[in-house]
Amino acid sequence: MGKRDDILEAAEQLLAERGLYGLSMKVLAKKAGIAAGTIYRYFENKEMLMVELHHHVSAEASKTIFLSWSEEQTPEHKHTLLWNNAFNAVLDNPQRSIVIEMLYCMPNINKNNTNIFEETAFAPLVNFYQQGIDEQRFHDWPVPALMSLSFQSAIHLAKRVQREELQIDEEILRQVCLASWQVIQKTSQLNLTTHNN
Amino acid sequence: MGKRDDILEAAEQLLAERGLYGLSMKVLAKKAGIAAGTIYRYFENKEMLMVELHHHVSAEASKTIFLSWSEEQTPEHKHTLLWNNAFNAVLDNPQRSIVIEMLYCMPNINKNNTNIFEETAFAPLVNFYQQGIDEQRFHDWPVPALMSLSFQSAIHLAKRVQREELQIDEEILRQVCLASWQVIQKTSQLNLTTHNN
DNA sequence: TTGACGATAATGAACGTTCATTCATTAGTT
DNA sequence: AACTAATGAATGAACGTTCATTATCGTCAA
Repeated sequence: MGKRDDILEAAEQLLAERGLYGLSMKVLAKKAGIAAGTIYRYFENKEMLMVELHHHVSAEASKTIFLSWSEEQTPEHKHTLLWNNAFNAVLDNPQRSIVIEMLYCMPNINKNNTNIFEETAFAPLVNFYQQGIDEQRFHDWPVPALMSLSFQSAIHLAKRVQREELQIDEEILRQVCLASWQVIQKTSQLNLTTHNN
Repeated sequence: MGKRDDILEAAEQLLAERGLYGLSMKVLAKKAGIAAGTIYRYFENKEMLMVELHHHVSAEASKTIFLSWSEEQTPEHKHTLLWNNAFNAVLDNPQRSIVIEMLYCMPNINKNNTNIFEETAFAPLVNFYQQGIDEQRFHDWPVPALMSLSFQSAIHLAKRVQREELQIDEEILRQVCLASWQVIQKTSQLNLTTHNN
């Protein structure tokens, strides 16, 4: 039961461990505990396997990031939840974040309607920022600009922590998260008015 | 003259356009305008070609990021320069940033002394942040934490702009850059002291 | 200026391997 | 017995790499 998922999980592991060149259908079959031909009962070909793996890991990542998400919470609480969930998602499942990065780098995978899938999987995230803009709590910037300063700092920092095996104190993590929250606030004490150089 | 560079440039283009699977030695040779065997006069094998391409693009990226860099400037001016240089580097040469991302995803390439190369190529960047910490201008956080909020916001935002073909107003860009500067200042008006949830 | 010659650079057909994919056959289930 | 699922050897294409051959270059004697 769930042989399709076995294949996807084996593919995820192989990609993370050995990279794109390490993922051959024969090795994948062995890792999944099946014969090579069986893969083709569940996936049209290797390319479709990759596309569906992309959907799979995106959906899983989305689940993790929105863990304990509730629309009833304050915006700051939501931000802290998203930030910490994202940070922990990378550290708790480094292989997943590596694979997402890999698939993101494949031109043939990210064609056409693929980004549409990602957009819907992470729609609440974009909504969260858009709502803050609409309610004039966040700076009136494009959503990606806000995200690059807040949400993405969690992702990037976690990847660095994971890659370089450096440790970060819980208290500092709290401060970074808080700073990434305050920096997008319109009412923060930051002075962003024009000034001469 | 400069056949080695021709090969590296062709490899960079092919990787950006067709991804890892699109880079075969025969296609690469054709793109570089030489015969397949000739590649092996300049590179031991495909893997070494990738490693040396990684060094090449890292060095080029480093040059771009430190364009007009001067130790005599104020810290804020340095930050603005780095931030804008990084932002423009991605937009001016999107294929390079894509290839860097790709090579970053290859387990066999990022082995052993490869990161050491990257570390030295971008040492002034780390120094800049370390200096700010030492002089108590920046928060006393690990350098990657500071970078994730400031320098990396430029990289990430530029990639989003490039990928999704969205446009960002010059003035907003200035504001994001400034915000990413102020958020790492110890003396910013952000309140990062502990508070109850 | 010419031409001959050794040395270096470049070539691309050929090689062995590995790859994704197929399908006749077998195993399992209803 | 009828049907579905799984197998893995077989297949041809594509891959990285090699190397005998050819082209190019620099030098120097005639």
